Amino acid sequence: MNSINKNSQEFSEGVTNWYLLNGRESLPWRRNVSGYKVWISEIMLQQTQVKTVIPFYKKFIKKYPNLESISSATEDDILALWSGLGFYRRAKNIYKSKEIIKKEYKNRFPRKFNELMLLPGIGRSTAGAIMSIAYKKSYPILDANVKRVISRYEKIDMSDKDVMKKLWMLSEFLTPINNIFEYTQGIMDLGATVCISRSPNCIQCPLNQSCKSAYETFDINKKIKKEKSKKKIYFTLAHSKKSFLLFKKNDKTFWESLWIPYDNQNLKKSNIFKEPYKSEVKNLNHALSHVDLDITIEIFDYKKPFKIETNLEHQWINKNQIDKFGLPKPIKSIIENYV
DNA sequence: AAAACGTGGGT
DNA sequence: TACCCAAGTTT
Repeated sequence: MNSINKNSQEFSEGVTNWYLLNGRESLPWRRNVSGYKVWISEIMLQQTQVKTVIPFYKKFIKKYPNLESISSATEDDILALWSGLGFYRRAKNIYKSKEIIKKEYKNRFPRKFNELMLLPGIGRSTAGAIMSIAYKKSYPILDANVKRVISRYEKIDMSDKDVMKKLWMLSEFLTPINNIFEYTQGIMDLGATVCISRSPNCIQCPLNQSCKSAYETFDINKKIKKEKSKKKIYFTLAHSKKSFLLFKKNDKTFWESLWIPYDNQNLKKSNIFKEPYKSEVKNLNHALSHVDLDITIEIFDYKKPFKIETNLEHQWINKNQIDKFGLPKPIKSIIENYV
């Protein structure tokens, strides 16, 4: 049994002072901070690396710099800006949340932790980040960076059943009352640049005197992972010189509410397509988090759009309007060859 | 409460 | 190449 370091003050001051000298001040969401902008950035950053998020965040904020500007956006508008970022439920939750904020908070972004927690897509860590970064209130967070830093600092057994509970208690204990803005950003920056996953740079770490794992080497976590399932999908992409025929995906398995080509998955004979004047077939693999997709896509060229007999939601989308729609990455990549 | 949910960075 | 894993939340 190892005892917890006595003072959390040494920890938080170490983090805060380090941040003042080494913090990543240039990150786009650290300029002109607002509750709204911290919210958008925190949602984008869930399970997604900073480097990946930056261009998406900039594009998003350029179009929707504040709550007022996003208040009349449709779900499709928001999904379009999310296209290629992944975990699309996050975009759908942003849509739902801003509708709630409009109706229940007179379109003023919530300032209270409990109010934030009620919004879809905001859990304890994201609510804590908004409270501490946007409003400078002392709330703990527990993202991947904080987990790594504090679990090493106190040498927590990560295979323990209720690590999460332990880690939250520890994060709460270590989170200071003062300088909460600097501390919260600092501990994330420290985790992202010094206390990194593979080979931490302990020599540069402000906590290397009291850290219980200082100068240790870390094995990669070998988790028992179950076999990833494979799935074959067959698409038919119809297009004319000026437009693509796309369908709105309706099932929850993946890419819900995004626009995709006609799904021929069961190889059902459909007679909704006329004979194209030209066609080709492409094949590609695409890995999702839980399924490996084997995609076969037939591409039908037509002289002009034609009427489709189906109940499925669909649209002939003008090629110069394609960026107004949310498309999954591999579909977007294919389509770009025919624009 | 384990599994679902996307995509790309880094080794 | 293959594999881990990333500013997590929801069901």
